[in-house]
Amino acid sequence: MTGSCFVERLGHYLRLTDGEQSALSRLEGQERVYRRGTLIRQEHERSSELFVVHSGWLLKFVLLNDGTRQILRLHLPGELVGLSCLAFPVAVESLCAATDVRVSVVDRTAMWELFADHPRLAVLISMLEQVERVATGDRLASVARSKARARVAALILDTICRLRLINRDTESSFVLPLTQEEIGDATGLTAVHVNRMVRSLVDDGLIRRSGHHITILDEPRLGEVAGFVNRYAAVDSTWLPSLS
Amino acid sequence: MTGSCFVERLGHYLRLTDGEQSALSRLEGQERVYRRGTLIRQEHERSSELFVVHSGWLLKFVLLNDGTRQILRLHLPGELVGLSCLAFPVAVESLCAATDVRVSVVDRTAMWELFADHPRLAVLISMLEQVERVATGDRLASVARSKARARVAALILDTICRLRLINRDTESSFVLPLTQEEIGDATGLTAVHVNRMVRSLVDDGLIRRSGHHITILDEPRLGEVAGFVNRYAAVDSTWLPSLS
DNA sequence: CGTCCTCTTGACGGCTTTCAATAAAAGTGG
DNA sequence: CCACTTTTATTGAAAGCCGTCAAGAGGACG
Repeated sequence: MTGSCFVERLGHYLRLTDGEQSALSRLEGQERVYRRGTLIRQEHERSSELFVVHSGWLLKFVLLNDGTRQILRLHLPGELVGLSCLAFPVAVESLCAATDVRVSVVDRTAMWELFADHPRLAVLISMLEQVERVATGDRLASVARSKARARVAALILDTICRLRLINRDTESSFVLPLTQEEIGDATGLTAVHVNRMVRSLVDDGLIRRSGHHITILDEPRLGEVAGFVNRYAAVDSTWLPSLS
Repeated sequence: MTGSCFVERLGHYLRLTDGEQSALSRLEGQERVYRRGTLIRQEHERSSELFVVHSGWLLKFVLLNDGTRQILRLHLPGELVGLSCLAFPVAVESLCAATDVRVSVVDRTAMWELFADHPRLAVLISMLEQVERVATGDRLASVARSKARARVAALILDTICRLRLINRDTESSFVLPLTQEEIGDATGLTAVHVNRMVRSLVDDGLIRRSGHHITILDEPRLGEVAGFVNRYAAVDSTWLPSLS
């Protein structure tokens, strides 16, 4: 047991050697705890820190010049957040705690050393960044080209598919700890319209909801409504050379 | 002179050693030429190929279940396209030639060897992928949260800023070889509405246009309209260790 | 010279936002 | 544990932005 859900997550994709495991465990530094709503990092702030999410959810977002917020990504436990600091000395995205969270801090130079010493991990981390990039592209397509109802449905499906990667016994029920305004900021809608679309999904028997607890009643039909494709299931790391 | 604009581009960020230069030159395989409009790679196709763009522009896109197309990214000369094949055995994005193009093919396993032998290049390539990911996030924010006029303005500014990275003497005039339908597919608009928005930008004296030739007349104001931030100017690679 | 693609413009309709008001829930301090 | 405040959820009505439909003009290409 390493105790880090990041190492555990990488282990899903690759059988890690002892050297790789210990390098990963040295990667994570100081642990921090934030309460729901805390702004962890602000755009334009000088920073070369990455975070590993241990528990809780993070929101990654940008603010537009008219003051509106665009949530770019929900980050769940086990994820590495903030690789953009490889390219930018100044934060290009803000981070805030969607729930109470525990994270640990990773320094940029530690990432560099990991890349230098463990190329398999470098490729694996790059792979997972690609998955995130592709998912962001899917969200772009969803926001740009589909209707409000479909976007909300897509967010729900994307989220549950990712939760299933973490917790294999997630069925079709989960807690979405976002306010309707946050769902709107993620999908490019107003809170008011999110409310109407959720109601519409409930009325059509696609989902059930009580508070923030959501149950998917008809996943195939919801997927059809959303135009959703589960990219996460298609990831393949078996081509990487085995070292064990 | 290496002859590859990809190597040249990396050289802007890092003083490459001889070993790195020769590894990069071995990376690029067979060269191919495509005519404007050619579908180079289709989503769902089995593929483990990457491309380096030598001349011309590529369009990366996905098709939605209602048949509409979302253009995710324009790829300009010097760019490495298709790193998603690290994570996915099957193409997750389609590629097509926006103009006549020359590309060379890079195999996935060659990328693996590059990562294994040259960690600085691994980090540098990861950096540039981060820049693309951040730019896609900006486009998501633009499409989700700003009006049609602002989205078109943002596309124009993003494009010219990237052209300036390639060609330092680009002033405020360039050729945008996209049809209005393609601009619409990139910004989440219909061709009809793109036409109206371009006219509006012209009428307001922000740009001039004749055919596909665009001149920016008032860049600060256009940036204000678009809510545009030039991420490309903020990239910093000086923290990477020097080897030369 | 004809065909096809792209550009252009107008009118109409629908989806989403905005504005407003109330109810419900959650957080705070006594 | 309760009173109070703040945040979040909910619903209705009106306005606005953009899509859809339609028709014609201009250009590229065979």
